[in-house]
Amino acid sequence: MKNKEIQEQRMKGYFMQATKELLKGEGLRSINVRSIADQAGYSYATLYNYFRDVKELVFLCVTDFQEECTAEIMQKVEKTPRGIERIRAITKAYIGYFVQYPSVFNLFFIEKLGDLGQKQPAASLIFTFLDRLCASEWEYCIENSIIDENPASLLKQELNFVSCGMLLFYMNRIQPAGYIEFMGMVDLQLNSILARYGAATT
Amino acid sequence: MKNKEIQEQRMKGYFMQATKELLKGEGLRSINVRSIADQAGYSYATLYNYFRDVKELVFLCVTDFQEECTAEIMQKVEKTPRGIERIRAITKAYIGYFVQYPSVFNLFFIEKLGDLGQKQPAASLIFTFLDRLCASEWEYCIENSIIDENPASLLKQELNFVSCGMLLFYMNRIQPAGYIEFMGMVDLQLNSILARYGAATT
DNA sequence: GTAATATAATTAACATTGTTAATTATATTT
DNA sequence: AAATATAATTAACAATGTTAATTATATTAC
Repeated sequence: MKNKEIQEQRMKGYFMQATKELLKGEGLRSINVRSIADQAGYSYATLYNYFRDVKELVFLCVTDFQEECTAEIMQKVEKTPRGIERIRAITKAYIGYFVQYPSVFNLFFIEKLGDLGQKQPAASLIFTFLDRLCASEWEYCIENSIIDENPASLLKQELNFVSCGMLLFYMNRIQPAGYIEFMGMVDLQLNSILARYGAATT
Repeated sequence: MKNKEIQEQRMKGYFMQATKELLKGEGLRSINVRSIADQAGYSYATLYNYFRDVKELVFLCVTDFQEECTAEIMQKVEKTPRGIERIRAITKAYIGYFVQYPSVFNLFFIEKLGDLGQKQPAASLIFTFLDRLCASEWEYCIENSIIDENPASLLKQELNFVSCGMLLFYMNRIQPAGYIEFMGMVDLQLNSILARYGAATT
């Protein structure tokens, strides 16, 4: 009975595709069980044959978006010199991705994941995302004695928190007001945090 | 016609009191127009005679909570030596307040304020809250040449973002898992950020 | 190949919440 | 005390998530 599984995966894929399209297009507030089903070309009740509820469906998109985001970032920074400077570039691109797709930011960081859910995997996937993006660069830095392991792990966290904090204020509170100011502030913060380990201050 | 105004304020007060009680008790997800009205001892439709919608009501609680939070923090840090060390203590107490009242955190940082709202005042009230809490201490530091004005303003922002980022992960993603670990991490981060300006590393 | 049965998909229905309209109760004014 | 204005309540509607009942489709047995 392999067919059944294939078909089930296909159906799930249709709904997930629809959800992702809506998220990136109309945004998170356009998402509801009827609009997703519409987009997928099915009735809203059909969705419940494949997902426990709408939250499960939406959170299955997280890994998809992470892959897409990873690809976009890696392609963007491939020419940046390795080490601290590339960490800076990755972090900036990471922030840039979420600015580009605000509803992905909401999905990752704001939306409560299932209150009764065994969704810890998703949580930790999100928490460690930036770390994973930068992992090989941190290794590189430690191997080349650019930074010690101990301050590095603090710094990792700090970048994670600062990035997320800046995004939160910008997205949710429109603070600072415009994109240019925001990215300027991002530069200042990243420079200030990474400067003492020798990132160029472009 | 002063009476009318007094009565109107009183009615608003009842609904706000009810909202705050629910928020601090059952949490933000127990809040809806019917439960608020119940708690206030009125019908749900009465609410609309005093507030445009439920969002307006909820966001009027922001300033109330800020006052309460300010009082709690100031009382807590009054014995801490002035300067960087007190900034650290204030920031830690600020974080502590939100851990104590998660739904106030949600209200301040997560909840979308009126999408069509002229609610910028509320947004900037939130954005600048930590700055205002620390304002006199930053002044003290600058006057006593503990830190220059320029790095100080970067550091202010950084504290704001890091605090908010840590809270976001802890509240929304339960990361790190427990209160003890979380507060330990808070200490590490604050120390690392403030250390170079002479905060004691308790 | 067709009848019986299992599976999937759809429509109907219900619950919750925010909001507005219609109605009733209360207060104010003449 | 009657007429009117104001405030409060109930009724009603719309949007959304979810489940139950029904219909359509596919699979299997003969």
